[in-house]
Amino acid sequence: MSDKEISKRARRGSGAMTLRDVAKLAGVAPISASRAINTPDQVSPDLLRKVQDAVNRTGYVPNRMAGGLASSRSKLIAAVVPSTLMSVFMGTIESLNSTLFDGGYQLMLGQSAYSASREELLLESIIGRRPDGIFLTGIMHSKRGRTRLLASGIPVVETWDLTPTPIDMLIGFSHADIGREVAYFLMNKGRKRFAFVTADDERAARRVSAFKLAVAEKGHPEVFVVNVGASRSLKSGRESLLTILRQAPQIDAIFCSSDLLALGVMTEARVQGISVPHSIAVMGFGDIPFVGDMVPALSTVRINGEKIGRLAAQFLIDRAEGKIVTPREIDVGFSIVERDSA
Amino acid sequence: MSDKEISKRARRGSGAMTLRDVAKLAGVAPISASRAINTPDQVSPDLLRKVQDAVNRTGYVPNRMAGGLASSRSKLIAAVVPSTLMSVFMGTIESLNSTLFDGGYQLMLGQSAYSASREELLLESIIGRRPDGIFLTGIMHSKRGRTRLLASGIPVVETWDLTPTPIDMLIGFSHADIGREVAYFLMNKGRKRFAFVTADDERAARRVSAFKLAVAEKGHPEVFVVNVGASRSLKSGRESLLTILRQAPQIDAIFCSSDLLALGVMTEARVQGISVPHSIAVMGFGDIPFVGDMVPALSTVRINGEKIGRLAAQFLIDRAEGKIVTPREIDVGFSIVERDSA
DNA sequence: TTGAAAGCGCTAACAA
DNA sequence: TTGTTAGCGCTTTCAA
Repeated sequence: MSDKEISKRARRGSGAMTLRDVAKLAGVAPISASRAINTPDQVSPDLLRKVQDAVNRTGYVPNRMAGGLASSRSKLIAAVVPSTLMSVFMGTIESLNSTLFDGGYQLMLGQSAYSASREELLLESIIGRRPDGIFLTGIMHSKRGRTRLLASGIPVVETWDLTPTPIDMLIGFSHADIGREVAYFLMNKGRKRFAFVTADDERAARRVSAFKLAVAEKGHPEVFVVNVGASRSLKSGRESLLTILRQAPQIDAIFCSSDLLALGVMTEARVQGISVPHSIAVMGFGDIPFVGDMVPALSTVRINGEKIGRLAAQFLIDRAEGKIVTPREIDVGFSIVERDSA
Repeated sequence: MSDKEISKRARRGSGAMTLRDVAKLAGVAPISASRAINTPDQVSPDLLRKVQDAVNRTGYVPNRMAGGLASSRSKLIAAVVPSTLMSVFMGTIESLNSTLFDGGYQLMLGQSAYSASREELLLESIIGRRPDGIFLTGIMHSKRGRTRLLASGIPVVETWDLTPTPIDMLIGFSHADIGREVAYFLMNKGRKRFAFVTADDERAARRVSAFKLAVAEKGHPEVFVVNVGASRSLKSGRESLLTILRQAPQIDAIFCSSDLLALGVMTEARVQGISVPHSIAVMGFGDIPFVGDMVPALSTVRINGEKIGRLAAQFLIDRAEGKIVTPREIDVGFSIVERDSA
């Protein structure tokens, strides 16, 4: 052991290679090694070679915590989803993560659907990491949450919805428009007596309201609403159809708040010998990958979730790099996918 | 502006509140504020109150990058999944994330399924964050990858599989056992002519091998294998049944490498007027939440993915806290769920 | 129980 | 183009 080492007090760190080690080995200053690694076209070929050499020989991997601390740029983006089990959002997370990764960013994932108290903690733990951006599934409604996010100064993008008062950036679509357009779509097919099967979900509730309104405006009977609570399962869809048959047997079209519920309705219809779409038309929401290949193929509402993820990543990266993002609000719209079930 | 501020050079930092600000406001030393926040039972009630007060008044959120750098403990766990779209794994990620969060850890999520070159980069970017642990979906087969992980010294847990040579910790089950047991199960039902519909997947391939072997040992005809490549869609399942009917019409049982493929097979069977399970028995793999409520209800292999996630989180946390983890390998097994389709 | 000093490993700012 | 210096915001170590 050299006396330089001995004269120092015991090292605290993790024992991993540091930039200093690399620099020493290359015979250059640490900052030069840093530049060779991070901005290679700002150094001479000679220096670059020496440093690359030292990196290869040591297996050095830069410590991004230290880099982030020094530069105030963490290269981390946080995303909040209600739950990773809700597959509608996973296409968005997939493209978000993928776009971020190509831009040199990493994704931290938080789940909010457990409880309001945990959402509060989640936000705190996210802000504590000083991410360069925050992706939110949905709109942040809680006043405290909005205040905290605003106070943190971290760029935020809210998604999967529209609001006149976004915290910062916004990429979504109008749930009210969907409710209305689906109502028109079904009424144009000659349907007159409607049911709506919905999970407890604030965005779905807005689709319901607009759907009811459009139906009422045309003078049709009131929409029969079945609320399945928190359960978004296929089974709830099956049970809902039974409820409908029992309490409102004259229904001729059912709009569901998710594809899975719609699949449940169709499954039970088959069991009960009810023809879809002849006797009852069924519409889903989400267009999860396989519903178009079922029999009958499910008619549904498609959201371009992949696009939401990609655009959100781009927004966040641009902001992190100090660019001015414009526009700051994008309506990605939706499309009604007409297949066999309606 | 006070002259204290003027005398300093321009601040570099992010401008957010720091521990120093809080300490100054509370009239204590920074380290005391730190202790009040992190280990409140090591300080006097008086100090605690003063600091809590200052925190509330400033909205201070500790900077975990700085904390992590100083303590060499990031409180970050990285997880690698092939893709967030593969819903079998999402239950595991859900419970992993949830357990980690309750332990004060955060999850970074990386997707590996894009390309080998990206997997290399992914690993590098993960190690650069100095996570306290790494969760891997599957076994790390690449020699380079294993070496890097080992060299990093970061605790690793490999999952969803077994291997005699894990990098570190291991939580999984035997794919060969599944192939064999499902073969026995179907043969016990009197089935004799088998097909296997499989996606390109190294773990599925091991189920196929064991399945073939068990069938051959009983003297039944060779298993007819349909490989659908990278496509795990329901549609591929439908096409596979058509292939089977064309090329091996005498088949009376089909084991699929995923529930979605099995659903496709069942869908096409219905279209073709083939009775399941009477003419053909169908088995899936994964037991994704809704397949038990379809008609016919899908018989399948269930993996307790939630348990894998929970145990993995516990392993990783224990190791991060310096505890000795024992055992370091867990076989969570599997169960054959007998429903209507087989 | 509290505090002073010294870093963790890196980069911004400035200088040569 | 390269280097020196001084932190980033926190925690460890050591001392009172």
